[in-house]
Amino acid sequence: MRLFHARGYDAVGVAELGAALGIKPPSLYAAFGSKAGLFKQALERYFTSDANIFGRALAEGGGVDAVIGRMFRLAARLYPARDGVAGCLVLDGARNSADDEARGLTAAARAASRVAMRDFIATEHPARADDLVDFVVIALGGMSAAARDGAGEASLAAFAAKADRTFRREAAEGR
Amino acid sequence: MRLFHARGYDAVGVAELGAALGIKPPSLYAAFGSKAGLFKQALERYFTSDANIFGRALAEGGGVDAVIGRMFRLAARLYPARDGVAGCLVLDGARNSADDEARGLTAAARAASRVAMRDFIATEHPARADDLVDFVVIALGGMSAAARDGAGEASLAAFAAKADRTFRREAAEGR
DNA sequence: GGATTATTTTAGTGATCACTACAAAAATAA
DNA sequence: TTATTTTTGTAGTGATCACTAAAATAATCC
Repeated sequence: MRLFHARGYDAVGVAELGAALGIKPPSLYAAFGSKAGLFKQALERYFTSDANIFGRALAEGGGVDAVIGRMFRLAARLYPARDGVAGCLVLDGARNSADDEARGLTAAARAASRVAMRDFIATEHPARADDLVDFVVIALGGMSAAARDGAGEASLAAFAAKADRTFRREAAEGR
Repeated sequence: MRLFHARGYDAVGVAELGAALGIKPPSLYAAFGSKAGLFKQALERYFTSDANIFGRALAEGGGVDAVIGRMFRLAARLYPARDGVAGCLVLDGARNSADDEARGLTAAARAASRVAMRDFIATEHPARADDLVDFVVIALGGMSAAARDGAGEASLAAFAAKADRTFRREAAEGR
């Protein structure tokens, strides 16, 4: 999972993935069916891990403003490079991949995340949920990309604070 | 150039690039030296084209607020997918590439753009130029990524408007 | 027009890609 | 303990990758 996250789907070959798991290609195929199957499992593990910032922010409770703000702060803390891994696997793991299946898997994961966030925002802002979730999704995408380009926690935290303020203002205007 | 932009550096091979230019590989190598050399030229042409949103926004004059706002609006208009091409070549063209040289070329282009924007912002906000340009860069990164994921002009324009408002507020606070 | 130079193409190169047939090893059942 | 099933590894497969040596073609010079 870390290899896919660090370098993207296409840049990591099956031989290297097998070596990281301590198995040879046939065993990898026996276990996962294909490279994309392994990627799918990596995405599922990512979703259930501490990297799921929306899930974590939601678990601590609070209103929409609190949860979204917490999520931005979590992104600022978790996205900067650590051991060569930066950003978000779902948002950028299959960026520019030549493999339709891999791109489809991340597209589906992104769509599911967007729906979950939109539905949560709609609990307080039904009329503006689409507009607000778009803002959140695009802002997080920018943070993931920036982290992968080398941005540090300080600059991501400054952006998160601005995004948080903006979200609160935009949400309050729809009341 | 459009192939690199549409699919990313690694997803387009030399044979396909040659076919698009109407030449065979040796001629391509004679002309550009390497695949990365061709990519370098594509980046240079992109920079001098209408896709240079900072250059275009700057050419119309005005203060920092006006230029940055105009740039966000240009991004919202130019980034959505058209003929399979979306987002920004400099920001996302070599994302996840296994080729160090290609990634280095886009990193250098991004750094140069950032410096240019920072210096421009510093003409009115010297104390906050770094903070403000970080916001701009991350926001544009999010817009490019969103466009490549299929976002349309309406949602990018809505984000651009919010980013514009945010930039103006944050800039005004540092006065 | 012939000789020379420049450009382009044909036909590859060695490496890597995702994946697999078959053999070997390990685990399980009788 | 032997037979059967499952798991893993060896040794590939055909395709694609970026790139190139040598041949062919086109352009230029005298």
